[in-house]
Amino acid sequence: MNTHDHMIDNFSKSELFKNLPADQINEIICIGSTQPLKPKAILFYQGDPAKNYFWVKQGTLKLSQVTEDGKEITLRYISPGDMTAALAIMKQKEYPVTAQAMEPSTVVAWNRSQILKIMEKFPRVTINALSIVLEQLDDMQIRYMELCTQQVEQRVARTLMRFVRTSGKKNNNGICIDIPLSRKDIAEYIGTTLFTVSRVLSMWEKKGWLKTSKGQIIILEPHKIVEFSEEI
Amino acid sequence: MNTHDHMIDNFSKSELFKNLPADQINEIICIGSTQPLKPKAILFYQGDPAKNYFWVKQGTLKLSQVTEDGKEITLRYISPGDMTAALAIMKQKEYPVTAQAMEPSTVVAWNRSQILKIMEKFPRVTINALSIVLEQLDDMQIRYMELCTQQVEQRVARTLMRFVRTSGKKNNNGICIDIPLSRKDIAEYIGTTLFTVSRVLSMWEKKGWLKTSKGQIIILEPHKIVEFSEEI
DNA sequence: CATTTCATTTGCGATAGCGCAAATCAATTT
DNA sequence: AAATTGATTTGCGCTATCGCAAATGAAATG
Repeated sequence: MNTHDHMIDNFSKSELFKNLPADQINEIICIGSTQPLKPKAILFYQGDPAKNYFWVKQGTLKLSQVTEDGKEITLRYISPGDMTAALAIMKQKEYPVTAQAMEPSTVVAWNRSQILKIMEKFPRVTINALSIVLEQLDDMQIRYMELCTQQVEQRVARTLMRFVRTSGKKNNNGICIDIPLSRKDIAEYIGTTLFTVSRVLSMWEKKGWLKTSKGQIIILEPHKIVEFSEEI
Repeated sequence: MNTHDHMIDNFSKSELFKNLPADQINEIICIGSTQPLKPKAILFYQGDPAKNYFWVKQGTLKLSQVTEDGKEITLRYISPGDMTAALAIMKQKEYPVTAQAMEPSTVVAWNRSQILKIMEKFPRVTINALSIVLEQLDDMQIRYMELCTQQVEQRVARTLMRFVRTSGKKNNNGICIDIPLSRKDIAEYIGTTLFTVSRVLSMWEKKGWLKTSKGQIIILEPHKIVEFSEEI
């Protein structure tokens, strides 16, 4: 398997390139430009003019927003196969969020005219993009609902399980969340303070439900946390 | 102008049919089926199998979600030109929300295979749908941020201004919000209780910033409320 | 290895807003 | 008009969670 095949393989797994023949995927790949990102590197800032549309090949990016009074909140973490800044296609606007790499990552970028050409030539890509954005909207709606109705402990539990789903790796002991998540990261994701998250996590650590070391969270008793997340 | 022309005219104003020639819009119209809705009528329930994709021609629909423990929260109000249940196209899933008419409304429905055919034949429609969903996502993200960082009073203020933008009608006295909104409606939209909303609104009413009568809200001092919504 | 820097923990007081109850007001029906 | 039903207001106690400070722990740097 040469590197090119590998690339196609990587792409074809993605929702964005679903139902496309390899040669077409190849053609689309060649139009864009691949870009590596070091951990903590900023791909784009909230407020920058939105020039590119991005597809995540490797790693994880954090999309966050800063309020007028400087509070930072995290909207989403995106992983391989996911995409962002789709609105760069539609309108000549500014990026509504800041995108930062959480770990070594690779993204593919297409500019507005490139992606428009792609979408006109391969309608399937547009339909797939629509599908991805709909998933993102659905996720956002669920989190909005959770934020409205649940208290912090439940939201922390749900967040852990969410990360287990997207980046959980089975370990000898339990399930390890593959992204380094600080108390602050979690707090900004669920709209609370790092102190409150710290209290909740250290309580669960004392109960032996999880373990944190080197910024990594290892879930030892997933079902206990799931139970908690479903509590009324 | 005959009724048909009128219909086309109505459609062509919508984001969904932007950049499409009249004859193509016409063709698309003829595929779908128009459906009138009385106030309070339910278009579809959360949990129903998602069969149709809807476009709002007239009126306003409320999209809401119910939690496992029975709390109702409102995700969005949609107005003419907007669409919903786009995920009915992509996946054979259930509607994630309940859609209810707030006033006499008209929607156009296409089923999965109809809309897929339309999108394949008219790629522009898919791109436009993507654009609409991206707007919805952006809106949801902003509201998520607001819910995370602002207190109830500010969120009420922002909500009023949001409705002024989408359904505000200038009046002799001030700006009238054209949708009947109860305290409960607002509370469910911003994740608080009807009591708290009542306190805030009656306070502002005492200050003369607004007036409520027959379930209608009339904003008398918009700038006062805007000021409030921007307060840090 | 000492030092700086950053993340986490923990304690404690303050408070926004919930939850419930009861009263009032408005609209609709008989 | 009287009666019913539903929406709104208002009071009051309660609590989840914030906000800050200070201590501790861990990691990075010279």
